[in-house]
Amino acid sequence: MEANIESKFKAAVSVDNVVFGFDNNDLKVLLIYRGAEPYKDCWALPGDLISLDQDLEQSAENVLQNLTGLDNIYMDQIHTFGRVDRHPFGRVFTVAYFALIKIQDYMVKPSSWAEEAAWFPINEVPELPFDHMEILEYAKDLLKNKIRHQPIGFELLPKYFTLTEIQSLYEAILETQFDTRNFRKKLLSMNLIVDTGRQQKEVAHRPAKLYKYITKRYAQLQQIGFSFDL
Amino acid sequence: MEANIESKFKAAVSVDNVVFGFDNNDLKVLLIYRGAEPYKDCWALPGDLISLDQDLEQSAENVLQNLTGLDNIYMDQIHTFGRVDRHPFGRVFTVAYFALIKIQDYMVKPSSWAEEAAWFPINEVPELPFDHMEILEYAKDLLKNKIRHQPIGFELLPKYFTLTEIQSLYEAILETQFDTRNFRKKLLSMNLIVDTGRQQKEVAHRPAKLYKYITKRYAQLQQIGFSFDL
DNA sequence: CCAAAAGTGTTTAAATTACACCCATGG
DNA sequence: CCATGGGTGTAATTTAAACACTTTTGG
Repeated sequence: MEANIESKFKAAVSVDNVVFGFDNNDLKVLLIYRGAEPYKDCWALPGDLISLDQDLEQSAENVLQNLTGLDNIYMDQIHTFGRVDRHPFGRVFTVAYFALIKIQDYMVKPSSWAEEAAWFPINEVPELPFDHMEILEYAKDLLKNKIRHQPIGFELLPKYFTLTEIQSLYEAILETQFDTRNFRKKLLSMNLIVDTGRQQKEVAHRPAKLYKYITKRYAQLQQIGFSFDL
Repeated sequence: MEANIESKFKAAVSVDNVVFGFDNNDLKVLLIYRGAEPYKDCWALPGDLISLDQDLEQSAENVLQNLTGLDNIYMDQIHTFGRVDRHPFGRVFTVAYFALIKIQDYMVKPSSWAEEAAWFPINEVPELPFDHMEILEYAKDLLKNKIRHQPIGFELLPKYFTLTEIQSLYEAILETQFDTRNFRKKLLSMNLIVDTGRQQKEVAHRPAKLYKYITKRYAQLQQIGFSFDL
């Protein structure tokens, strides 16, 4: 046990990010094309070994920023994966994070050893190296659960959105259908979103009203015992 | 980045377990008295550095088994903590787990460098070293959430239990009160527990019926879309 | 017969479900 | 004027909440 404490300080830790976006009625995930070993020339989750002189949370943000240019993003720790043989270079534990972004608002720019960065529809993800597929599955499950109990869906939509958009987002993620009238009734009754008075433009049908999410409201409601549920 | 890959393989990883039990209407947590540096002679969560030749999940079980004698326990990963300065010996990431046990069924035996192991009521926990207090708070929150959405409360009760016992367990953890009739109605309507025909004995009042939890039933119900909620 | 906890049913209010038609715009 | 998606209300059912007294046992 105590005998060889040095032997225990030989692990590395990495961060792997599962970044979700929503576009054209599809849930998408951000992958990078690896330009470095191991698994050079593969699509993979944006992840990297972290340096040991900064806090874990900070590292998670840095890794993402460094590989994709994304900064100041909603991120949440998911789970830590630690199979002995998961990395060919040695013992590497990886802490997985998930992030939600408004695809339209960010230009993703690959940098460092990420040669490309691209959005893949969640059902058209190529084979992934390491245990990245397992991580992705874990993240999808978490997203499904989380989106029903916390108002995080709005992180995936543009600032102004229609009720139809948010409904199809929920339908895409949860893989179900909702009744339009009941869905709207319930969502609006929570008072988390408001009609901005704006409308869609240049659509070949009746233009939809544009709503926005009121961030502050959720915190207020939570304090009086409200719990989000869809 | 790539320059100094060796410098990244100098971290250690530990596991810290938050083991909950329920006894005498109190939620309790298992602590050990540390007989080794750092923080020798302190009460702390049962945790230890892990050796790098086994999988993470396996290590979690081993650490607990090794320090407390507990084996074959319901365990779940909670979160990974990685502040730079959280451990005086170097960069140590800790993966926290939580476990639920039937206090009555296990004799906790301190071993290895754990000099003692004892149950503390959740509101009478002494000062804890490292970031163990933060971990404990995190675990408590998770327990509160989880117990409402998954039938894990039964892990804390003896095999045969009364309806009053399970109600007070829920009340202790969630820090609320439930109406007896409504609580029973709802719980029984889920068909997850059954009357065993047995009764309490030698109590100075009307003896309560003893129920047991049907493990299989939950899996069956989940498949037809049932979701536990209390 | 007293104390202590177990056990049980009904009424009211709230939330959820099911369901079908008219509206506004661009082409 | 046609095609396309946007927008709305009501009735029926289910679920949750409120609430008080009787039963069984040991001492």
